[in-house]
Amino acid sequence: MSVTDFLRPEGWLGEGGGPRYVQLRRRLEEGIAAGLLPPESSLPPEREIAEITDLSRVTVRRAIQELVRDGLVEQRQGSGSFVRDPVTRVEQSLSRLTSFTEDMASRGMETTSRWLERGVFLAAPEEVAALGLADGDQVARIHRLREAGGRPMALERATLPLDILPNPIEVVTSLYAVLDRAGHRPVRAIQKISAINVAAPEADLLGVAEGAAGLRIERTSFLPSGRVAELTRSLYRGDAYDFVAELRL
Amino acid sequence: MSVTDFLRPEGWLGEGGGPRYVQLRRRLEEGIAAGLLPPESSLPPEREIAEITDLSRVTVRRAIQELVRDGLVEQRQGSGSFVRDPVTRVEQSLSRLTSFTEDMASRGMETTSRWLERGVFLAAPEEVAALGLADGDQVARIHRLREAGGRPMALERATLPLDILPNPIEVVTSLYAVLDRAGHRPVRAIQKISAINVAAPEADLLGVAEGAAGLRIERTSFLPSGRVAELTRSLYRGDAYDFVAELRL
DNA sequence: AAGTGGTCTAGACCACGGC
DNA sequence: CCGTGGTCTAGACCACTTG
Repeated sequence: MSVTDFLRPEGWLGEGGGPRYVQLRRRLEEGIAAGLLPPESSLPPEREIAEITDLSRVTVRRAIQELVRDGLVEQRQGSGSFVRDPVTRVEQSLSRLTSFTEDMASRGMETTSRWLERGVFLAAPEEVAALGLADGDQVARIHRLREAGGRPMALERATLPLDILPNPIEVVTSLYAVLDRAGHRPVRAIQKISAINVAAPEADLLGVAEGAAGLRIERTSFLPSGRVAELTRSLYRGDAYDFVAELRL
Repeated sequence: MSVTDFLRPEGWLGEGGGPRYVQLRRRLEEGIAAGLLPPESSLPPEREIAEITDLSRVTVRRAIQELVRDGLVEQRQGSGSFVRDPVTRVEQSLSRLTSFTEDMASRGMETTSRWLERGVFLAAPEEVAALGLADGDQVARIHRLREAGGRPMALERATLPLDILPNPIEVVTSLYAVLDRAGHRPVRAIQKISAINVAAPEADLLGVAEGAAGLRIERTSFLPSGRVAELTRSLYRGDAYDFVAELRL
């Protein structure tokens, strides 16, 4: 059955099913789930869906928007709307302090970084407090988009005292590897995890829709001496990550 | 300055600032942040905002929708749009296995449950596998909306083998208290945490907008013997929860 | 140049809440 | 009853991608 036939309104678009944009979204979801619209395939143009279903384009757009927000469909201006290949989810431990690079390597995935900021900066007040510095101190800051297997996975922004990471440019892939070599590898960390809707600029970098769910993680890590070594704020793609924790009484 | 004056387009609505719905959203956010639109106060009606700003109502709605999705504004049909009181966030440990009820009690918050399902049911295939049961076995199932301080916080759906919780109706507040009395309190659990956009029916129960970010948690907990005691799937409000984990090398 | 998604408008009617 | 948000339409123009 062709996609066009599948979308003809007879049989599924009616009174009882709630708003029409919800019914259309459901119909499209069914088509994707059934394999009629396989990954990478394109949806009919919005105007064409509107004509087939006898809905207005605004209503069609609203239905598709929800699919985009939920990560099932990707829209490219000037090009079309496409069914997304479902991302293979990655699990990350919340009990063991691991490095992103090493973690991915153990899964056989290559990691790359797209640098957004890497250098020495004046510490922000928040950083002064968290790292136990003095006002006016400088810090090393590393801000990057982390990719694994060619896919953007997370935004990461780490700040460290300058004596722990004197030369941030040295960090090419693994921050923890550099710290290790300098004898400054953290041994303990506290992480705070929350869920947020990803804002436009971050969504762009991560390759997800604005408003998609993401995991915001704030990590403070410590040296054996108890001193704070690192303050990192990350934003992980919600569709790509599961965090796993082990709890005890 | 009145809200009406604040929204007059002169001075903030222009060419360079991107789409107009983005500019309007920004303007409204500023008004909320500045205290001009305090919590609980109502926004002007959509039609009025449209008139003041000289935008169409569709554009105004789009701007407000984004505020709703991000939890800053709440809309009540027939009534109006209101600035939300920011929720005080609650932190929950990811290292210690605690009970929701006891956890909240230690913060001085009363908890209540709205029951969605509580009784004995035929185990679903997924439950059979996770709990180590046989096909056709029955399970105790507890599905509820958990509230703390009068606010909905999380949806929780727990499944247990019948010999561990023979009489689910006994559970009035704390499941773990009941298990404790029966000598079946779990001592260890594995949790998988992910971020999702909350779908319509769940959003309704949790009092958040459809598409708002939520934390989905799947917990499998174990008795001292190593046997699986409980399989729980929860959905926490992203705007109300921070999970805190401690990591070690 | 043609086709696609992105933004925007003016106007209509419905559903719900409160007076 | 009236005012509110919720849904929907037909049509326009812009921005971008692709052949």
